[in-house]
Amino acid sequence: MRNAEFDREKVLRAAMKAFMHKGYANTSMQELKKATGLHPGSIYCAFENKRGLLLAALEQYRVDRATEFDQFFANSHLALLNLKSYLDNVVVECISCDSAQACLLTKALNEIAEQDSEIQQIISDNLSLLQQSLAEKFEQAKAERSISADKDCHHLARYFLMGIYGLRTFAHTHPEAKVLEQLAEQLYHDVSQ
Amino acid sequence: MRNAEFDREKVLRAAMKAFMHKGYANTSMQELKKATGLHPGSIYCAFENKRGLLLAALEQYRVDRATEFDQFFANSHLALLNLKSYLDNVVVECISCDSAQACLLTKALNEIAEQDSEIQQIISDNLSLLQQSLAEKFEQAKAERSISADKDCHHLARYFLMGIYGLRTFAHTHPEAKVLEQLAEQLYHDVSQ
DNA sequence: CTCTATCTTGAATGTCCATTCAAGATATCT
DNA sequence: AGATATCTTGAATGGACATTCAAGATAGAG
Repeated sequence: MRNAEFDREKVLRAAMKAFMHKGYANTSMQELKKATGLHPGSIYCAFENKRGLLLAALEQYRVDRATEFDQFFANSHLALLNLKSYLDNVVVECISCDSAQACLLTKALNEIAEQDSEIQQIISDNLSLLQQSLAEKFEQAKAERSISADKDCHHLARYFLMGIYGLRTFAHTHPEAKVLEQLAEQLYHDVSQ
Repeated sequence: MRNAEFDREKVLRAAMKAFMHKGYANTSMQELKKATGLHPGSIYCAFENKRGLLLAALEQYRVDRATEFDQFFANSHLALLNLKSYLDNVVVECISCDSAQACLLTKALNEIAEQDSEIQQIISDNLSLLQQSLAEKFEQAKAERSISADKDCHHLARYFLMGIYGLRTFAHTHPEAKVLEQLAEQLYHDVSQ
C-alpha cells in the first residue's frame, strides 16, 4: 500500500553514469548509493543486487539510445545527411564529455562480457540492433539515390559502426576536436562514396 | 649472494595474459600467483605491488609489440603490402584468440586510465608511438609511389589505427572471420586509395 | 664446509566490499 | 483514525582481497 519513492529512470541514469565513469568492478555500492541517492537496502530491493542494477542500467541505456537514434532521423532531411549528423554527434560527445564517457555498451563489453555470457549476449544484441538500424538508414539513402545502388548496406553499416568504435577509443588518447572531426569526415566520405 | 630464480619476461607475459583476459581489477593476486608461478611475497619483492606488476607488464608489452611491428616491415616488400599484412594479422588475432585478446593497451585504457593519470599517460604515449611508426610506413609507401603524393601520412596513420581499434571492438561482438576480413579489406582500400 | 646475503614461502593482517535484515517510517485502504 | 502492507534505513555480517612479514631455503663467497 505504498509506492516506491524514487524515480527509476533517474536512478538508472545515475548508475549508468557511475558505471561509465569508473567501470563496473570499481564502482562500489557506497558510490552507487551516493550517485543514485538510494540506500543499499533499496537497491537490493529494487534490482536484486549490483549486477541487477547493471542489467537494468543497460536496458535503460538501450531505450535512451534508441530514442536518441530515432530523433536523429525524425526530420525530413536525406538519410545520408542524418547519418552525418549522427556521426558528428559522436564526435561532439567524444570531445565534450569526460574522457570515459565512451559508451556503456563498449565499456561493459571490454570489462565484463568475457566473464558473464548473459551480459555479453545482451550487449551483442544491442549493438547488432544498432547495426541493423544503421543498415536501414543506408538502405533509405540508397533509395534516395544518395549512395550508389550497388553498395552493400549491411557492409556500410558495419564499417560505419566500426569507425564509431574506433573513434571513441581514439578519443581516449587524443581528445583533440580537429583530429576527431577530420577522422569522422574521412569515415563519412568512405561510406558515402 | 643469490639470484632471483624466475624468468622476468616469462612472468610478465603471463601477467599480461591474465590482465588481458580478466582485466586489472578482476585479476586477483591469487590468480596472478597461479598465472606467474610466483608467490605474493616474490611479486611484491620484484614489482612493489599489483600496480607495479601492471606497469612492468605494460612495458614488456610495448617492447614485444615494437619487436613484432619491426618484423612485419623487415622484409623487402613494399611498405604498403606490409601494412596490409600487419592489418591481416590483426584480423587473425581477433579471430583465433579468445575474444578478450584485444590489446593490453586498449583494455587498460578502458578500465583504469581514467583513474590513474600515470597509466593513462604511458598508454597514450605507447599508442602515439605506434601511430608515429605507422605514419613512417605510409611515408615510405608514398616514396615508393604506392599511394598518391598529396596524401597526409599522419592522417592515414590515424585513420588506420582508428580502424584497428574499431575492428577489435567489432570482433568482440561478431567474431566471424568473413565479416572481419571484409572490414579490414575496406579499411585497407580506404587508406590506399 | 661454513657462513651469510638474498630469495622464497604462505599464513596472518587489516581493509574494503557486496549483501542482509530487522527496526522504523509512511502511504494507501477501510 | 486505525490497520497494514510496503518502502526506507543503515548498522551488522561474512568473505575476498591486497599486502606484509617472519621463518625457511638456497646459492655463492671465503
